[in-house]
Amino acid sequence: MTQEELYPSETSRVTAVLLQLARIIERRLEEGLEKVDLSVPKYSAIKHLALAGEPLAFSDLASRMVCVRSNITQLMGRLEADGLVQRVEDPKDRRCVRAALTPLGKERHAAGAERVRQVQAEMAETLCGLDYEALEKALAALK
Amino acid sequence: MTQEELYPSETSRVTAVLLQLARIIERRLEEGLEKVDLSVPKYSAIKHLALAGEPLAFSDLASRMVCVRSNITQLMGRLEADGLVQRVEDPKDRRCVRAALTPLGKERHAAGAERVRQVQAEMAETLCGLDYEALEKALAALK
DNA sequence: GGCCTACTGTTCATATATGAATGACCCGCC
DNA sequence: GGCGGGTCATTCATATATGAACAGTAGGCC
Repeated sequence: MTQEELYPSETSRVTAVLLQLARIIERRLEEGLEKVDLSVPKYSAIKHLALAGEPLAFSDLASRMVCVRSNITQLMGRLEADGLVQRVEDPKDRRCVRAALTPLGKERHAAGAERVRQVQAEMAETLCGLDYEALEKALAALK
Repeated sequence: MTQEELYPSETSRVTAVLLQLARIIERRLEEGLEKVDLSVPKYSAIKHLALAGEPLAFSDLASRMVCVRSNITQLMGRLEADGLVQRVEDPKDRRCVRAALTPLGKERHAAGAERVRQVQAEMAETLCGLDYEALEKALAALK
């Protein structure tokens, strides 16, 4: 998405505000994670691996991250280059490649999680002014 | 950004809902514009050109689209290949390249604008349930 | 046992985004 | 009149995303 105001229409300035708000939140998260040398996609991947507590098949990871498999192939290449993740063969299914967190990967995940917490804490005061129920209702209606 | 739930923290489920909401809105817009062979960035660019009513320097367009100049160089290449935009030299400043809408580009912009209107109309009922003032306040606070 | 279908990860082409480096150019100041 | 600093678009490397095409493998069914 582009970052500017796309929709000047009277009835849907809400749309514009929502998009801008999301963009700013993403930016904050990016900035926070940048401090521990993580991008949002990288953090997301190692977060899923940490939560799962075991190596995950790329396909599985793609489902959890709601993206396409070829995306994971690339991302894993970068994470492996960073030393955060290691490819592991699956003896039971030789089509499968699993992603395993390295010790460094686990550390980095913890560091990233801490940063995310900080960013959220910084925004909490502002965002708690919003009507969570209404937002969730809108989300459900559009989904 | 990745598409899944990144932030399970209690206090900031709001964050997650906002990001998901924005993602869905973006998706709707993409789908609408796809029907007239436009992506969101392409539509954004020709929208700015149409609004300006005159050819714009790439640098100017980059400012308006809140992105980097090299991005515009690429985007303009694609838009030129689509026949929607034409590069125009600026006799007064020979560093400058201006982007001019072709007649096809103007048509396409109108078609895209109509699609955006439709998408917004479809979402209007749902989104009008949100507190616009509160959202804007939050936006201002975070910006 | 062999076939067909379905699934795996990879590769490729493409679109979008950033930022650094480059060469061309403008302008104010001396 | 030229020089230096700032601005212009482009190019390159990189990161992220998609989807089509591919080869290898699993597994059910005859």
